[in-house]
Amino acid sequence: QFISLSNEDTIALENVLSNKSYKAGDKILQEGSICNSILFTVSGKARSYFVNHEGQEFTWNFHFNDADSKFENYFLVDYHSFLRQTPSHFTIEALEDIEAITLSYTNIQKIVSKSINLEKVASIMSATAYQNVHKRAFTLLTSNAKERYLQLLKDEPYLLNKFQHYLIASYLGVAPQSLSRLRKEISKP
Amino acid sequence: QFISLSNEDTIALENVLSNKSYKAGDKILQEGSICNSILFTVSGKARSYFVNHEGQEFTWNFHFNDADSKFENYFLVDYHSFLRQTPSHFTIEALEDIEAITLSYTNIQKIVSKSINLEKVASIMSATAYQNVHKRAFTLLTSNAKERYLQLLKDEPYLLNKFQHYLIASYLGVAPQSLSRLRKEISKP
DNA sequence: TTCATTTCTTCACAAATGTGAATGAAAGTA
DNA sequence: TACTTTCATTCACATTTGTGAAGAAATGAA
Repeated sequence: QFISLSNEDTIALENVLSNKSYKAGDKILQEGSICNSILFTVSGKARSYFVNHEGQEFTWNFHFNDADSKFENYFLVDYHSFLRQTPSHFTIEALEDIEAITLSYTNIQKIVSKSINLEKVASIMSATAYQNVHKRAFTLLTSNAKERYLQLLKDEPYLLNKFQHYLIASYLGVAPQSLSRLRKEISKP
Repeated sequence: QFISLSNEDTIALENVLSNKSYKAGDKILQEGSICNSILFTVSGKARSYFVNHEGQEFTWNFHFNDADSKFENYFLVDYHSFLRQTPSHFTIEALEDIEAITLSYTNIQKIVSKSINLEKVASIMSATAYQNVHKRAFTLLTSNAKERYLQLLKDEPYLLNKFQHYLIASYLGVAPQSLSRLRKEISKP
């Protein structure tokens, strides 16, 4: 989608893709372990999250594949962990049964060595990862709960219909009750 | 410091370094413009910040070079903007007169093409940038103002002596009065 | 369907944080 | 030095957000 591949590249790529499925509740990636494949979601929903020292969970992102979803959200991967083969910063958990297409690190390495084109993918992944995390930090630093909720309402309102609100709350960094209050306040102005 | 260079590399590197100085108040990098050099701070203090839609400034990081400073803080650069030659996400401003050593993007390109070793630098820079921004997002999402202040007190307490408190406050994402209150509360338990 | 469980909302109250004003300290300038 | 400006602190009060409990609504299981 981002780059154009030669026929040769396309064939090389197709040869190393495979299918993988997960049951609801499965951990697709564990915080602290190395992310050794990129998974492209075909169906089902997932979320990534991390845990603070008190054991509280904070949703980092949502992952699914449908008409609403942004392209980035198709992927089940910690780009940073994948690209550098370092321990992951978050856990990815299946919220429903999931069908996905997988591309392993070792296989992508093989392809990249044969075809310079695919290196662009790594570059794009790295930039995407950075931009996501930067946007998150910027938003959290510069705006309060109501502003963050309004931004979500503007940028990705469909999340509210697809994911449980206590997960959305932990994504926004507020208590579920606070999200409820904000929703009430904003629906009746 | 991170990587070992051959003699040849070292010479190549030295040939493209030059000195640059700034006056207090100078903008070293402007948000929206492309960061085309890495500056290594020799003396003086600076801060990077961004501005929200209301014109409020938020300190992203502090930059200086002394016994306290972390290695990362020596550099005056938006790694992401530099590496990808894309518009910068923040502004860097000299808080004092600054002496720095500069390495331009074009020059680093020339060196890299001759010596594969230097590519590691880019990789390390990219990882550093990601980790910084990730840590920032994590902290902002998972902890409140007091916890963030305590963490600063633990990780980089020297900042409080070196930089004005209203800048520290904007770094922590709180009002200056709130920082004052936290300091009072925590100094007398 | 009915029952049990989970999630969402609401409320009252507590705690945290923001805000504007006032004061004094510190730093800069003439 | 004296004067001006900027900054840090404090206070009172407003606003925002968190918390625990309760009930309503939704979901899942039998």
